[in-house]
Amino acid sequence: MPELPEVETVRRALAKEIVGKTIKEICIFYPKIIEDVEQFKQCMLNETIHSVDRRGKYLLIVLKHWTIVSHLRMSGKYFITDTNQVYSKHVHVMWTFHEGSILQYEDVRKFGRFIVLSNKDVIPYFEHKKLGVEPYFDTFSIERFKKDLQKKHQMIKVVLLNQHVVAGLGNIYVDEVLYQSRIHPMRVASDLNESEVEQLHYHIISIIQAAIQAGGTTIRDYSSLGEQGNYQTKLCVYGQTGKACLFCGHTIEKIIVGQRGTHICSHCQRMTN
DNA sequence: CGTCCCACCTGCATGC
DNA sequence: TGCATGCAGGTGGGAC
Repeated sequence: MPELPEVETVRRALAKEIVGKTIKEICIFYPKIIEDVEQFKQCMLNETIHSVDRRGKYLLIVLKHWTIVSHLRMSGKYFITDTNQVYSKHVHVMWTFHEGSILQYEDVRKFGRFIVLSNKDVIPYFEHKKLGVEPYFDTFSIERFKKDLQKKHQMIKVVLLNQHVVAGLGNIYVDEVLYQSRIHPMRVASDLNESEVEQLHYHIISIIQAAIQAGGTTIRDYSSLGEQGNYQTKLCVYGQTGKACLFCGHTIEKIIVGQRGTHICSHCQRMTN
């Protein structure tokens, strides 16, 4: 699933379902995805969900004293059910609330992770990770972005996938942003000119915003909590290999950049001018 | 610090 | 059908 728009969509749905509820029981079927299983159980039992927040692609389930950091990685999903029947054979964690409903965490590939932090350690945790700013107008400064990119002698796609400069972009939205900005993913970040950086900045903010409004992108997917997104119908380049470029009609190609499948129009996105 | 490569897992599409 | 291969919306670690 999850880049920022999908995680944000899950966050909103999860918040509606679980905020104010109190945890009665926790069943863990696959402990490896949890950093400290004992602490995870103890800190949640009989505690009330205060809020569900998000930082980049991380979900934050906030209790009175503790925060559960949940990263969905490639295939993590949440479901709400009204019985304690497991939703699928890939459900690894299940929470029962005193109020009745059940929260289930499913993760086919088992890449997702849970970490418990005391509330005061949440901000330092992300600082230590060097997690970049949220890609919103009021948090993502163009001046700062220009300075950060000048320091990066890496391919721009690699810089945007790495969460240090700006948080939340993944393979889909990076391809979409670079395409709309007419920038080749293998261009070196520090070589981009001022107007190219401005294009990038604008498209990062607007594509992320549009995708959140659409409820995220749903590909090869069942409906995870909150995830009936329809941004997949708005994708212009990701997954469009062999189709015509919307701008010039040239065929969309798939290449490898930084070990990731990458979709481009090689006519609109040039390495050289 | 940047760049590769690999690891973590399972399921699905493709090709023989 | 069976089997091998490659691919998938992510991150973190080790080696050079």
